Amino acid sequence: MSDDDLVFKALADPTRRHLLDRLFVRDGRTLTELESELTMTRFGVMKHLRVLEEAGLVVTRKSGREKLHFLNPVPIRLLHDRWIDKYTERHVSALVDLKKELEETS
Amino acid sequence: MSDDDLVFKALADPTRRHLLDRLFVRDGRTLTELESELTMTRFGVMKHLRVLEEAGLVVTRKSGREKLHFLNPVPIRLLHDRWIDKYTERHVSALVDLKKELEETS
DNA sequence: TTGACATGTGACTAGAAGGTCACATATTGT
DNA sequence: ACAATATGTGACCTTCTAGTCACATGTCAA
Repeated sequence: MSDDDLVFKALADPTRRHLLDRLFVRDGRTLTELESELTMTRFGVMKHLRVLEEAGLVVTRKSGREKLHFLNPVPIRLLHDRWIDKYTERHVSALVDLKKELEETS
Repeated sequence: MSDDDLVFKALADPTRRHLLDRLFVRDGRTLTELESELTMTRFGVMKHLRVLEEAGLVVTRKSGREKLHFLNPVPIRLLHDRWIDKYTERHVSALVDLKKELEETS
């Protein structure tokens, strides 16, 4: 399986995206901590974290019996650059920012 | 199915990403034109285009008996902003650009 | 050292997704 | 009109994936 395929497949699952959301708020979390926020069993969460790690979206560091998980934004940026060039980026990001502002004030 | 789920599911398939790549180079293509570049049958391509359209990654316009397909970068940018804030974006994009430059000169 | 804690592995099952086909509708040009 | 072209629908099968469980290894603290 190719590198980018791993990334996209990893992002395809809502549970895995939720895990990235949690790590986006604060990373360095353990499996047990991440599991406690979900209804799923520990094994399910472990499988998901493994998929994220193999995709490079999450990097880990072992600390004793714990395994700490960190978010890696690089694959996300590469994904972005695949279909949004530097020129288009200005327009799109401006448009998106405007849309967000309008939604906030409403 | 939620909006972002549709987007991520749509991006999960390599054929659909290839279709986006083709539309990134030049959009306004018809189903038949896109099919001619793939080994798959027309029905497979049609299914994929439908998934992309429902996700909002592709917008269409009918012109007589033809249906023209256009790339919409907005969902990609929203995906990006979910895990890369404005501050992190500077570091990550600089890092990615540097990496690309190094790969080009090698 | 021994019990509690944190993580890891392989097998299994139910459901989702990719791809094809027979069949159908709508539009164009001669 | 009519034949060729372009797109659309529903059923079907096969393959992939999410989730669980029994079982196992490694680490900490008293």
